[in-house]
Amino acid sequence: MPEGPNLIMLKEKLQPFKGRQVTAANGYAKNVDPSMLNGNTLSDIKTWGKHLLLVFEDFSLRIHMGLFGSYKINRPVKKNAALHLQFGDEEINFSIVKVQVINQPLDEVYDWSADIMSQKWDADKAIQKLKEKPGLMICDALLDQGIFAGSGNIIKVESLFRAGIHPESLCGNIPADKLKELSNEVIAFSREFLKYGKTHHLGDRLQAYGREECPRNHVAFHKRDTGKTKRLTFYCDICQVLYS
DNA sequence: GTGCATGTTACGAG
DNA sequence: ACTCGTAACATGCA
Repeated sequence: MPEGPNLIMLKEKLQPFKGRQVTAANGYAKNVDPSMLNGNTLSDIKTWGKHLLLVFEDFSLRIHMGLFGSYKINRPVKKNAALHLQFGDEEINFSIVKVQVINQPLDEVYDWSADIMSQKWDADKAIQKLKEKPGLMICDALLDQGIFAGSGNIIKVESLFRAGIHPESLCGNIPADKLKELSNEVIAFSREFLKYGKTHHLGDRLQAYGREECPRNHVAFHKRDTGKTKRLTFYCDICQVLYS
């Protein structure tokens, strides 16, 4: 369930739990003793990229869903959850997630301006980071959570297609205005992802990811693992310019 | 039943 | 020390 927009959806679904007290907690997750949560009030819910942040008075919990992670709200789980949180008569269950306790103020831990879903997103800073890594392939940069926190493989594929940039282009060789265009597409598509994802119509909006042919010229998409990250990339080598 | 996936990290080998 | 390949993760889906 993993890209930035999915985390915003999750945050919205968890709003009813805000201000409520944990009445029971358990789970097999490492790095946390769930019993420490007992009696604590969930004061806020934040996200940074793909991190879900449950804020309690004296600490926060970072929850990362990874690729296989899932959650259930007030619905039965098949097996013991990695983290089960009971709030009176309501409950949240997370499966296959990584949990970490954060004892510092979140503002000291997170640079909100790197989060593509944040109001504080700063495109110029991201572009500066790209320029500082001239040898990095842009397909890898779009998965780098330090640069585009919250971007995943779908956002990568779609924003590269929309900006007309070949995934194996090197950051240092892409013109500044194309980098700006790419950054704009990342943000625009992420908003679209959020809007249509809520109603399960994201698939209708995908122009490249999972498609067989380019919607512009009907040539078959290339479909290969690219970059150091070796993640599946759909691209059209007519529409998408290689800056190598 | 099989295979694949919106992610990340840990580990061993070289 | 660094970088690469691989596995792993108590899932969900087509």
